[in-house]
Amino acid sequence: MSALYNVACINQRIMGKFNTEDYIAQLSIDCVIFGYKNKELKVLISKLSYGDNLWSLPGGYILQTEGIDQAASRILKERTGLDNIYLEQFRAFGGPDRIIGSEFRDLVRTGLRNFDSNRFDDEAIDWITSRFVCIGYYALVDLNKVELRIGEFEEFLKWVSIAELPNMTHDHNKIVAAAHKALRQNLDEKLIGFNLLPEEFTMREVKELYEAVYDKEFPMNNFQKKILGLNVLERLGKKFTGAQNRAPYLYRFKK
Amino acid sequence: MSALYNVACINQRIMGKFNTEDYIAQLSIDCVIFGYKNKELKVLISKLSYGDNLWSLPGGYILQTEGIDQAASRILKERTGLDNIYLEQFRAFGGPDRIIGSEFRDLVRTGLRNFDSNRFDDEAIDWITSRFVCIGYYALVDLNKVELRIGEFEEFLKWVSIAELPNMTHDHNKIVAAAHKALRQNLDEKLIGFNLLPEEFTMREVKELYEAVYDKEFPMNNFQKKILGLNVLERLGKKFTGAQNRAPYLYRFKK
DNA sequence: TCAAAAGTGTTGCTAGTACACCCATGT
DNA sequence: ACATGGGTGTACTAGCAACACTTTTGA
Repeated sequence: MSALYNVACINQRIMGKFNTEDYIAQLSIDCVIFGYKNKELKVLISKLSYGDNLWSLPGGYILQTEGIDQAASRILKERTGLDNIYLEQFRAFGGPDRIIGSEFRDLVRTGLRNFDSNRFDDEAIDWITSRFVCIGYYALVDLNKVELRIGEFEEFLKWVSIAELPNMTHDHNKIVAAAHKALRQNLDEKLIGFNLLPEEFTMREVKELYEAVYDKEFPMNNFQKKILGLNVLERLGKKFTGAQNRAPYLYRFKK
Repeated sequence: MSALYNVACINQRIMGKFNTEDYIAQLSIDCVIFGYKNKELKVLISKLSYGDNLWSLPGGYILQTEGIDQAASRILKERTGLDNIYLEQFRAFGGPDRIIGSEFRDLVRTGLRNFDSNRFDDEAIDWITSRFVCIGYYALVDLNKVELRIGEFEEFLKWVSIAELPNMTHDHNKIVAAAHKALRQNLDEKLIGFNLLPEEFTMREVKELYEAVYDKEFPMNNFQKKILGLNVLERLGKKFTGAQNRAPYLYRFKK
């Protein structure tokens, strides 16, 4: 791992001034934002500007004046423009692998100073390079409704299939894996999957969503019986696609 | 809530010096330590020295040099003397209700200075009275093996039935409720219940443990079939108690 | 011999799976 | 009419709950 790795990963979080008057130090929030498209479960990741192959989860810090759930909502709104996103805390990460050794920290300091010596005064550098614990949240969004907003130090944001994630900074790959596990555990029980779909959808689309999440096939007939048995969907009209087969029903999640 | 409430709650955490060189600021760990005795699920809580009716969960801070799981283990060992305790992180708590208002904080400051002006210099007071996020862990222990060790500012530690918990400082009652919920979700799936029992036990004891956790009765015959079907217990000898009935088998958890 | 409780066996229900079949749609 | 996939119904199976029964123990 090169020094640049951490420099860029940390820069990405810069939204304003770093100081402990405004934000809690050494504690961050990382968001695993799930979307669904083309029969694939996708995660929103950000390409960082400083380095060829630097990827990271969207994240941020906690204001002294806000709760942690509130902070996660704010961070999500900043990136996606969406309010009222389905959001769940799943775990805090603070393993010893997150503690940066002193030699390595010096490398990062140097990197930051070289990058922008005006912006990064000693105080900011101390703040940024300290050891961080992060609280992981996962979010479920209708990918079509999202209007991505790039952070100051991001080159772009990108939806990537969960099967094709690049190596990410720090332990972010582990965080995604934990989020995916939590999603699998909750999808059935809490009926949250519909947050990933548009307002109206066919039963086949629900099935394919489940198959994407669990990476496993479900027989259509039994799946339909199971979902309808939950009694949470209302049937709307039919969806005529022009295909030479029976038109499937459209459904909507009961509120 | 009186000012004393927070003063005492915070004092309880004092183990050494407070400073950000040694510990992460504004982040604590609270432990819900479960035990089982007399057919009741119990939680270890501490009676604080400064006030008539002040109760709190055992907790502590995170050293800069240790991971959070490691910190939780250390805190547990400090209180119970036990290594290798079954331990699981279940949630972080950082709601806006944990943010202390400035007027109230002044009351706490005054309380701390009056209590021990030598120990609590301005820096320590700032550190202590800042807003805290806490990470909740629950632990399962064999209550008979625990050797309780009182912290500096605790009057005593006490095992209390989960049904008879007193009002505790901050949101500690909520934290216990969340831990209890997590325990219920994991007890069956992860087969962790045996951590609450001694080495050898009868099937009836396992059943009564489950009944205590779920606050619900289980028929003995079906329960026995279910547990034996898991194939995780080995049958030892019989337990002769002198009662005029058939002697039950003793079991041990397979390792 | 009897009461108390341990342990086992049997039956019936329910939820999930596999399979088969009919229905609508556009060419 | 027919190919294509949507939708529904039926039989089978495994897991769970309710009930009945036998066994062991010490008075």
